[in-house]
This record gives sequence, structure tokens and C-alpha cells, in this order.
Amino acid sequence: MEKYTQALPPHSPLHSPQNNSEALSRSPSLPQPAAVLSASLPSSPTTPYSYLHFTSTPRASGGSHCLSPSTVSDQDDLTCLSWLHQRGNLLPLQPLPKITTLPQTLDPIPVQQLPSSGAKPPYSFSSLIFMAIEDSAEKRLPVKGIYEWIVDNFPYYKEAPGGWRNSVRHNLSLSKSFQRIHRDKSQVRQTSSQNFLNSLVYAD
DNA sequence: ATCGCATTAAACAAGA
DNA sequence: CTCTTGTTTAATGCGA
Repeated sequence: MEKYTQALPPHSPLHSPQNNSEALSRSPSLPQPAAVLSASLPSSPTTPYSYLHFTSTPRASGGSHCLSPSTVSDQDDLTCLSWLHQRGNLLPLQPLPKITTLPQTLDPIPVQQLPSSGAKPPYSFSSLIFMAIEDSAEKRLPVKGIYEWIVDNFPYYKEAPGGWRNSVRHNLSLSKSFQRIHRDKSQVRQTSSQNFLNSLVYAD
């Protein structure tokens, strides 16, 4: 039915005052955002979804703006997560043993700095979503898959009230860094609700 | 004090 | 009808 791909805004969630400071306080070795994503944005969340594809391109030097050559306005989008494509910014902070492409230059985060199973992860929902998607084989996930990834990797959310799922969906809708992808009808559910759930996909 | 962002809650619509 | 997904709005808290 539908899928999502990632678009681009300029400032990272972790760059935001609240979460960034918190995350950085627990992980001083986090590098500054340095990746950029080249893409175009859907005209509107309410317009028919298209099958846009995005590529990430490395940026020469630091800074916190997206440098999408095609859409200058994107640089002003405060929901940009393109820098997250430099996954080293996040993954060293949390348990993602499956990831094997971490930059060698990044220092591992001391265990004691990682959130305990009962502590709320020091990541914004945007970051969690991004990590979930990045950790998926196809770089795309259904909403349900995002929920599951978060729960699997951050046990805090196993016990947390269900409101965080609403927040996840809220972020998916609000952030232009995530794009909805419509699945091919040939791939869309057979009949069950489970398949329906899998038909909604987010990707970066 | 103000601004921007993240979080949270809630309402509502649509689809299965 | 129920559940899930998706969108939108509003309130709140925090840091700069």
C-alpha cells in the first residue's frame, strides 16, 4: 500500500536543545552531524504519495545545515535527519550488535553511560526511528516494525505506557526526514490485518 | 523573557 | 465494531 522514504531537514533531533544536550551529556564522544542527504520533498503530506528515492552524500566539512542542492528550502527544515546517515553519530551509543559498519574513528561509549534497561533512552523519537530503519535490511520498516525494533533494543519501552507509539507516529508524520512509501499492490496484503500493518513502511 | 524543539496527549479520519 | 495507521493541533518542559 504505502511506504516512506526519508527527506531532509537541516537540524538534527540530537542537535536540538533538549535531546541533544541530554544525549551528549551521556556520550561526550558523539561527533557533530556531518552527513547530508540529497533528495526532494513530497509536496504535501496530504498529496498522493510518490515513489521518491533519496541518496546520501557526504559533506565536506562541519556545520549543521542540510545542503540539498535541489531544495534550498529544505535547509530550513528543522526536522532534517540527514546528518544521521553518518550512523556513527548514534549507533555507538546503544545496543546494535548487528551493525558492523561503524566508523573506526568513533570511540565506544562506556557501558556505564548507556541507559539501563529501566531508564529512558537518551534519544529523541526521531533518532530511534532512524536507527530502527537503518538497522533494517531494506532500510525501511512498517510502523509496527519500528515499534518492535524500539522495544527490542530499548527495554524501557516494553514497560512504558503506550503513548510513546503515538509519539512515534507523530514524528513520522511531522518529520520530513521520513517518507511514506506506498507498496506495490502486488506486494500489499493478502487479507489479514497483519499484512495491512506491514504495508505501511518507513524508510530513510 | 523569548524562542525553538521534543514530548505527550488527544481528536479525528481512513482502511482492513 | 475494533484495531492500527496517519494527520493535526495543543499543551508543556527544557535548554539556549
